[in-house]
Amino acid sequence: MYRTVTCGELRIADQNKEVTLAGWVQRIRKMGGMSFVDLRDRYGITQLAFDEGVNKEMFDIANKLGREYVVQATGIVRERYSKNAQLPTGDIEIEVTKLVVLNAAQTPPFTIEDDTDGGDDLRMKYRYLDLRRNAVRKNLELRHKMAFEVRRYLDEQGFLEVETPVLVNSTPEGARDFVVPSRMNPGQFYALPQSPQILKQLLMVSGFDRYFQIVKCFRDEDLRADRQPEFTQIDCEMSFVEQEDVLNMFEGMSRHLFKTVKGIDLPKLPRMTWADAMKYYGSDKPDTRFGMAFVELKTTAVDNASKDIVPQFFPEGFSVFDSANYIGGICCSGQAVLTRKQLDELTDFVKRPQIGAKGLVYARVQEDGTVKSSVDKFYTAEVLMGLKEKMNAQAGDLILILSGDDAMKTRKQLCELRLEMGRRMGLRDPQQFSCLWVVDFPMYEWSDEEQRLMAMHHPFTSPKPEDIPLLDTNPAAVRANAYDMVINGVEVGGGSIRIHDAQLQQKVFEILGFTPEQAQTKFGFLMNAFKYGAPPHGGLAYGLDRFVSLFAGLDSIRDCIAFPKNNQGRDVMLGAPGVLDQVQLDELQLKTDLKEQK
RNA sequence: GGUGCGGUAGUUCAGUUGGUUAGAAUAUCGGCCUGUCACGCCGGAGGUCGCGGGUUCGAGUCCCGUCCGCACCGCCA
Repeated sequence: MYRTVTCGELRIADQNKEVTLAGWVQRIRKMGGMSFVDLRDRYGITQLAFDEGVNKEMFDIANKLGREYVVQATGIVRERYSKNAQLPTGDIEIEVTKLVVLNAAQTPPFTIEDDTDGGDDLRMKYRYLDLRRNAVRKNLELRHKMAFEVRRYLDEQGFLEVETPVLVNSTPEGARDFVVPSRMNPGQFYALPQSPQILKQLLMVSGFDRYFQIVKCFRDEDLRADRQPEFTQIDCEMSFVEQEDVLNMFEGMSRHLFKTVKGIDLPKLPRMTWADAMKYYGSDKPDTRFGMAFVELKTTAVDNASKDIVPQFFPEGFSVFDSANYIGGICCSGQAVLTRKQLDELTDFVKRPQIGAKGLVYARVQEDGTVKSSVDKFYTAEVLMGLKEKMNAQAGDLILILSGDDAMKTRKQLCELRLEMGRRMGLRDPQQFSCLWVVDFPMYEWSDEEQRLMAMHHPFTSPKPEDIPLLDTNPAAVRANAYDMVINGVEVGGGSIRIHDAQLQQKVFEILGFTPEQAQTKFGFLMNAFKYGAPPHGGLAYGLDRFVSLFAGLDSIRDCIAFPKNNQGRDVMLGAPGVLDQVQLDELQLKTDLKEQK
């Protein structure tokens, strides 16, 4: 046995006990005739004390230790002469009688401390050292706790965890697949699942009326701070449920997680229609930690987000507004103090290519209640006072207005501006949580690239019963029984009630542009299954990585993943992906002559 | 595929209009120090300035190309 106690558990009550600890040398402090060694494991730090006058032999061994040496120390627990209130073990130290170096260590390339001096790149290359740091280890402990509580809750609710295969088939629609060549079937490929969607629906047909799985999913698309090519879903499906049942069940799961993991009593989740989310926040995942909802000053056309035309608030005069199809504004409380320079910065911000606004109109409500704006020369003081009223602005507030030809695009630009202002105003506190359901998503969205309708959620989503007649007349207006859970502007989960009727499913495939033959080839097994008694069913999937990173207050999901990939999809520690030996290529009958490709 | 920012000591960074021997902090090594816990003090060592080319009397600095990292757009049912 290498140890009798961990480095985090000894207290003053343990004094005079003989103990053995093992761990890594965090730091050594040499005072001359004495030395102190901080011994670290994942439970904490315990100080080892060495006194030349008490034990010269131990003292000499200790002075040769280096950072991150793995050592085993046996000794007596003593009360400290000078205590350290910062450490749980700060009242005691070990008077070491036996010290064994289990393994020496090279000096690590960065310091193993909470505030490391290592950059992201280096930390990823030496991730096994990075994971020794408290900050990263705590994220993985949090992840474990959340996954554990998910299993506890779902188990209590009668859910069965069923494993589904990872080597499956490529599916049209959705993300690009990762593929795996089949050695025994030359020229043929497996695909890794983007989600176990179809398999869990088949489990419903099989009668497993409450299924879940904490499962890796794979999408071969470009990475982001919140997107990895392999990520973990909490994948769930239920039979004999309506949307309301699913929402209640998983609102309960979220409440359970907030309570058990964060100690927070989550209030009843508000629900917002997708149309309202777009209309008031320009996003299907609004950050509702703060207000600043859009006020529409003009919409010339009806779309999925605006069912009514809003006449232009401004009189004729400013050509940019006169010709716009959409004008919308936000009111930023107390922000009239922004300088001209800061407003120019904001203008540059919205004009960045990623956002693409043409310009930014602002109006300050001054302390005397009058309005000073960048469009003063186009409008009378009365118009601007009316704007103040329309925007519900008070003295000291700043009104920001964007306009454009395309209402949806302009709303998205205004969304970016709102989030940026929220950030600057300190309204996006990672320790505050605002959680809601976004419901009534459209079934389809138009793809300019493919010149056809695409499923907004996925092709197995059922339309709202009252909108089914629209499938024939105006499919773009059909709403789906689909819903997302949004926390602090992050889509943590989403799902839908599925189609369980083969004929309706066939019709949806048709609208998506599949011929009956294509539908039969790709999804025939599903539609066949539906002929053998498919129950009404639906479910949802959470992104575990995103959920954990929200709870951890992280901007990126990478630090709650043990071994994440970088922007290029590489694991810089493993050096993956890598090239294959010719022998392997030959076995797979893959012709990949890189020289030829170049 | 695109946009922006970055790449200088083991590490994190600074480096002025292009000008002599490229600095700081930290880590590391040596010395001193018996109550430290971000110990302290003294001293030393440590640099293909990402890579290639160009402009120039002279390039870390300017230009072109390229590679790498991060953030974002496209993409992500």
